[in-house]
Amino acid sequence: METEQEACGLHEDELSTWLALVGVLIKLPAALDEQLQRDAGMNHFEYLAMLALYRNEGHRKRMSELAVLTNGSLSRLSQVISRLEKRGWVRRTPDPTDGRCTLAVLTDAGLAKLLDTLPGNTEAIRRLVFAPLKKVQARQLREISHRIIRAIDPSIPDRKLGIGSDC
Amino acid sequence: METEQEACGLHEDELSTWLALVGVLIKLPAALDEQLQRDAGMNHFEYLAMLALYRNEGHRKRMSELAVLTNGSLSRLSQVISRLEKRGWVRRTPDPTDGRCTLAVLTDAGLAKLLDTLPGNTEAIRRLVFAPLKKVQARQLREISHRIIRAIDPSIPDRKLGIGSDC
DNA sequence: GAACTTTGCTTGACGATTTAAGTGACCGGG
DNA sequence: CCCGGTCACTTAAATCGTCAAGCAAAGTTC
Repeated sequence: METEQEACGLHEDELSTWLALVGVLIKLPAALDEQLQRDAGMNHFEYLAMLALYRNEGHRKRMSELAVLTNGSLSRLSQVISRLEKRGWVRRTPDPTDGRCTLAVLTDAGLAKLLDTLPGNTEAIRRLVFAPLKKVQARQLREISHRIIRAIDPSIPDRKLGIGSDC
Repeated sequence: METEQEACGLHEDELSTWLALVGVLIKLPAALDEQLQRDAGMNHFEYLAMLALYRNEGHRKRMSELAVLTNGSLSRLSQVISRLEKRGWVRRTPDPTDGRCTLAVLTDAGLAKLLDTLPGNTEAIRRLVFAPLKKVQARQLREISHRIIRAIDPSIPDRKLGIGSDC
């Protein structure tokens, strides 16, 4: 007999795992975006871009490098930086060493805003991800995430995952 | 001394776990959307909506219930169903038992399209999620996902996670 | 050093999503 | 009944993201 699970092409245990993961993929970004939007008037991508600038010497970074760090397209980043510029949190400046490149720089106001926003976001991450997990589960989650990311993009070495890579 | 990690407000091991998870949250939906867009000309939300219809008796479901199953807003679903209607894969019909409600129904063409699309999507999920994980890691992932989802929305009982709940 | 290619970024048109307002259908008390 | 309130859904406007040109600086070839 064909079970419901087979109707999806996944076995029973795979299916329930997959549905749970889909829930996380949809709800966790939404929850974090909502927290940032409510408390700081920015979305998660804008926050990640500012955080990545903050974590670089001179609080600046080339657009193209910043796009990689934030997992976004260059065109998306360009428009986001324009938005952040309008709010006075970031400014653009030409790269003195290569006229083609543009550097995004965190302003003083942007730094203040980021430092103001950080604790709330950190608290949300702790509350939604780490608090409900046992220590060992957090370690398992890291290993699992690494494996999935490598399956999606085998070219990424372990150490080059995200904003932390430059630190 | 203040480490880079503390600058983010997360401890070193939390930070690397978080960055890896962010990578999955961004890249996995993008990879699945890309596969569905390329092979079937639809996005993941449209696919989930059709799959949820398929997995119900009569291949039909009220809009509001379908919205919950697909983790989406009612307005989003309404527009997605309109798109699917234009392609002839779904049709709307009034609920005979309550004039306020609308039932979305999978058409024969929609059923055929879904059955045509299923194997490719299943293969992608297997390749990107289950193949790189050991069996025990897949079980860990399910438990971890459940815990995170409950932290986000404590009102959801374990058995009510996603499309599978009705089967 | 002129012509071509490549690189880095920006822009505009388009599609998708959210938000808020609007439209009927039901429901419950007078 | 019928009138306010709620419910299910739709629609319009604004926002956000992607894709495809476009442009200017840097590099490459002859």
